[in-house]
Amino acid sequence: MTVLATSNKSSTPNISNAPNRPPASADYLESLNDEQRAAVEYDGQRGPLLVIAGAGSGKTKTLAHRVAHLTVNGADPQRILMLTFSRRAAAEMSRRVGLIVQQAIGAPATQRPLHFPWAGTFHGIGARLLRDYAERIGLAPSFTIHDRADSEDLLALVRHDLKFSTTQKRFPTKGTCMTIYSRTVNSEQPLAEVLMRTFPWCAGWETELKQLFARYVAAKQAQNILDYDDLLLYWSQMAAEPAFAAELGARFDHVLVDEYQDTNRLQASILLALKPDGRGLTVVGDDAQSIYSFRAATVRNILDFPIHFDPPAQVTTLERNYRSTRPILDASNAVIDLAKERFTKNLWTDRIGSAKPRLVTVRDEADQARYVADGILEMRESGVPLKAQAVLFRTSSHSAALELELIRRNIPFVKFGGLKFLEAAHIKDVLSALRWAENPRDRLAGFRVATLLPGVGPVTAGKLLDTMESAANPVDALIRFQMPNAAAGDWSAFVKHFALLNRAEAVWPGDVESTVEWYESHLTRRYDDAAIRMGDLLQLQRIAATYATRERFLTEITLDPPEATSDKSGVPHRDEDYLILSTIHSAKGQEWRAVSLLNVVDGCIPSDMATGSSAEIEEERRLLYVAMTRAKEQLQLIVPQRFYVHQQAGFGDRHVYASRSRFISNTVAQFFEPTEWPHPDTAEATARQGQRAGSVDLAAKLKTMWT
DNA sequence: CTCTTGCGGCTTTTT
DNA sequence: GCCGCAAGAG
Repeated sequence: MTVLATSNKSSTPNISNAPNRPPASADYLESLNDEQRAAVEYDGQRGPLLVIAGAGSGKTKTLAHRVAHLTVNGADPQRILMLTFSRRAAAEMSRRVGLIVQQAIGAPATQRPLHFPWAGTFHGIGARLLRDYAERIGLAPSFTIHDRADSEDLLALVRHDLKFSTTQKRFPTKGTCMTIYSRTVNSEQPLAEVLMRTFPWCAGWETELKQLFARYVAAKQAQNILDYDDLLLYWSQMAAEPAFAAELGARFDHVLVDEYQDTNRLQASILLALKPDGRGLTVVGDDAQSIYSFRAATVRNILDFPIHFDPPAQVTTLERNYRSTRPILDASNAVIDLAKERFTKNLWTDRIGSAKPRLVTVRDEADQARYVADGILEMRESGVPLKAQAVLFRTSSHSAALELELIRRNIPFVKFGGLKFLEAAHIKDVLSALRWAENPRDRLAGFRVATLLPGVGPVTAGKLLDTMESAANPVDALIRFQMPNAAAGDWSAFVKHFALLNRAEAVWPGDVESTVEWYESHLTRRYDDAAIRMGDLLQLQRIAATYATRERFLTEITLDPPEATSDKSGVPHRDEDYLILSTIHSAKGQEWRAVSLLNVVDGCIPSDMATGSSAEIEEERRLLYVAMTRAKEQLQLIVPQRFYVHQQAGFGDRHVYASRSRFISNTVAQFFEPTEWPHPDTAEATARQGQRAGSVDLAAKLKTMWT
């Protein structure tokens, strides 16, 4: 491996006392193994680099060291683009790079840490670039960003205008339409193909959908709105324009992408447009952990990456796992071994450990909750803090019973994934008011705010928005608008507030405070639980205070909504100890000493929503693999024998008898310690056993009725 | 026109 | 067990 000279453009390093070449003893590289070191030191000018990094193989460490290494060798942090999956991952990466660089150059810990301004998600970086270039690509720089729910609502309006909402045969719902639209954009495939492959039951609506999407795009443009997909789409289109391609590409000397297995075609196009020959491009990922195909991610991106370039990308594989004990890794490998198609080899570790992971059978979800809560407390007694423990599940609602149990026992927890803070109606109301002030052409925001006022319904709101749309100055038009008398009082209060939000120099975060103040009377009028909701609004104010401007706040909050919810108990203080509950998707990239996985039964993993195609089932298998490989020391999979389902096709709510997930075959089960809870020899359990035997008898008896 | 009440339909994962 | 939409009253 050659020791490289990095950026040939060698702009001035941004760190005050960075040397121009590596320090004589590159101590900071010594903690790396050979493969990691090869990845860190690879000379990006020779061509692109692909790092296949198995779970727990030090992927983040390697990436961070690579960035640090580039920096120490003179690369300018302002010219390094780091694309990670979530903003949280980006922050973690920056933090670690800073530490490594500091160590490498022997800077005092007091020195201000390095800042990498271009670290973030594809969507977040896209939003920033588009704002920069807005005027040159025909966008107003004050564009607002719609989240998924907003996009669906706008699509529904368009759908209604086109009278598709009242067709004879049922037209796909707004959610389905949005999903189809999004997949078409993100997969860069023609609509017909997407329909045929993924939504065959909607194939008959192709013409109407085309019409719908055309109108949707026009509506977004008229209202100065971008949706999530636009952030990538506009970026990609801009980068494909010869006039911009060179300029954009030259803006960054190095482009590094984490979790590459979860990117889609559109994102791959962006990378290719930025770095057509792949020089300076590094992507890291693990095909065995690809779990976002519902967002049009394709594992082909990572598999075909090398051959996109000439010469092909350098491939380095990290197979040594530093996270989990041997028995946990063996069980995880056994699960992924049964996958249809695989490209990475099995991970290995020398972290010995004697305890096999447990496969725990419990009666039902209530027992599952009790069992898990017991175990968590026991674990804490033995010195494992709550924060080092996590409970994972496939679907957000799977943790409901456990949450109740935790509250009952006063065990603090924070939940990741599932319902978002931002989806609550009162939060959306306040945000809409702010967003409307930011972008008065945003009809959706305006509609929401206007109909909030008593006496203003859809018709009046529509008239107001029409008037504003045709006016040269929409804000003036709003102020002059004649409301029906019934709404006059509330309207003039709002107009006063709206004028305040639109005064020349914005007051931030004062604008949120005054908006909440304005909103308060509506809150108490509309909701019985206004006090609780007010708490959320105060929380929103605290979040808002951490952003410099209204525009930054609105952008960031839609692109990176606060993901943790702990609504019932209030957000635990940061230093407090609390348990982590998380969907498997949100657990990506994290690790804990002890992990419990709930509902390891067919119908949950794999989810019965995802048993249509073998590709879907394979993804569910990888999901289980991702969940299991989060554990460092202790892992248990819980199998309730009975669980509650909500509204399964036609039958209403009911209990069903579940069977162990199909991914835990008998062969795989041998890697686990089978456990029963409650333990069969306790008196209580005996009683329960008796009950269960009774039901089995009855079933047998019923069967004999027909023989 | 707006507000209220009742029914029907639906629910994975997330930027 | 809940949310969004449709129809009827004020």
